[in-house]
Amino acid sequence: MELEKVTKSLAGDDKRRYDDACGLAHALELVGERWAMLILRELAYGPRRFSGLKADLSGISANVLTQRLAELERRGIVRKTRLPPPASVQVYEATEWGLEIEPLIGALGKWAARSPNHNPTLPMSPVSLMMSLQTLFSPERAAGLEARVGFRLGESEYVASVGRERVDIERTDAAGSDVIFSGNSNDVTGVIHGGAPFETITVEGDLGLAKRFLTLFPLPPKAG
Amino acid sequence: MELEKVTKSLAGDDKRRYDDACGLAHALELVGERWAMLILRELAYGPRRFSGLKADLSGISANVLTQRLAELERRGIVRKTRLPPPASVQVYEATEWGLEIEPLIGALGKWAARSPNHNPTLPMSPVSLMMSLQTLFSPERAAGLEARVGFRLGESEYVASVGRERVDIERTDAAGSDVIFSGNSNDVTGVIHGGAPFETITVEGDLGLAKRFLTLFPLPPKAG
DNA sequence: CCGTATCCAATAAGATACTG
DNA sequence: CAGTATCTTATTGGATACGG
Repeated sequence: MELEKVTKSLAGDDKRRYDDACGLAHALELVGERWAMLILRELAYGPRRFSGLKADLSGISANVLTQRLAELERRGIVRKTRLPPPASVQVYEATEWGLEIEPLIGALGKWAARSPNHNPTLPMSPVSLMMSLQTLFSPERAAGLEARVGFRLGESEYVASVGRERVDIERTDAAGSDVIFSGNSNDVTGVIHGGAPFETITVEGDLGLAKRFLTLFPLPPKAG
Repeated sequence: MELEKVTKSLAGDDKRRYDDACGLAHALELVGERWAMLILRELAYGPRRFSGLKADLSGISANVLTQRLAELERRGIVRKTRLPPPASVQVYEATEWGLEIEPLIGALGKWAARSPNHNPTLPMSPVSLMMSLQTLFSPERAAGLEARVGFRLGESEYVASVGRERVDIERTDAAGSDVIFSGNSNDVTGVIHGGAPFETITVEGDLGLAKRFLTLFPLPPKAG
């Protein structure tokens, strides 16, 4: 049984292979399985705990998450580490190489947002929202603006630093930002991308900046 | 039975969905199935026939190819058309929107080529080879060079135009290029990326240029 | 909290043969 | 050439229950 399982797992890696030297084919062997890229997305801004991943990947089951993390680790894309004391909890983080796929993931998301079938009203994880700020950012619309915009999304806090040509995201205390959006990530997404009124969430600080901020992330034009 | 099939196909689209507004999740619903991105890769430089796709996607079976093409068509990524007379054969081509995923596909391939497990000795389709020229191109190494390099790879011919900052690929008659590489795509790949000697294929034209050309596509450094 | 172990159902993929 | 039709296999994913 032990042996059989090993054989099966090897088969899983071998038989389902694309026999193709093309880098893309290899990419799909590395991160092409269901959930794999979404897990990597969740690791974009730093290490995450198992339960956090499970919570933000709506619909994944524990065993699938375990399996994907193990595969990604075996392939050198994810690393299992322990946070320094006093936290000392076990976390997963992307390796340096693994981190390099994040811009591509973001670009894929931007591409797909042009689909006529894209439904932006579905739930959105905090990381998805932060990533959307980076991929949809319009430098032209932000001309001359520099600001720190904070987010309190459930357990996690982020700061988006708007600069001349890009937005940098840090997972860190939002206090001290020029303006802070607070609420669950779905509601905040509604305000940022869906045009929902501020009253649906909490907005503290420079409200003028908040209003301007919302204009910086135009949705790409629909295809077709 | 008819009805059952419809129900099943809807289930395939619905149940396997990621419930996630994130663009990436939608991208994976659009092109995340096995073979889908590889099919799009094959459409990068123009329309292709069913049999050509099947031949270059080593290992795909006819029914899977049929199904993928139908899905991609339904999603607005691929279009089924007929070549103008006198050819008048039926072909598949990427839509304008579908074409925009090509650079992302190329970047994914380049990322994956850094994997310690990447095996560059496997077979490589003509399109893969052409795409690798674009993704691995080093503008620094090509400083001052402008040239047209032709390829005759089995049935298909391509011309790579090396410019200041990029390589453009066209699927067109190779005649008139400054140098022409001919052979099956695996052998030519061996020469271009594997350091195999010219004798394994046919090289006609400016041999000095051919030698220089080989230096323009450094493999990215391995991760880990 | 962080998983592992087991089981079941759905389905996708592959092989093969066949048709307009 | 361009696919369908059919059948078999095995992988995947999801649910549940359990252990450190």
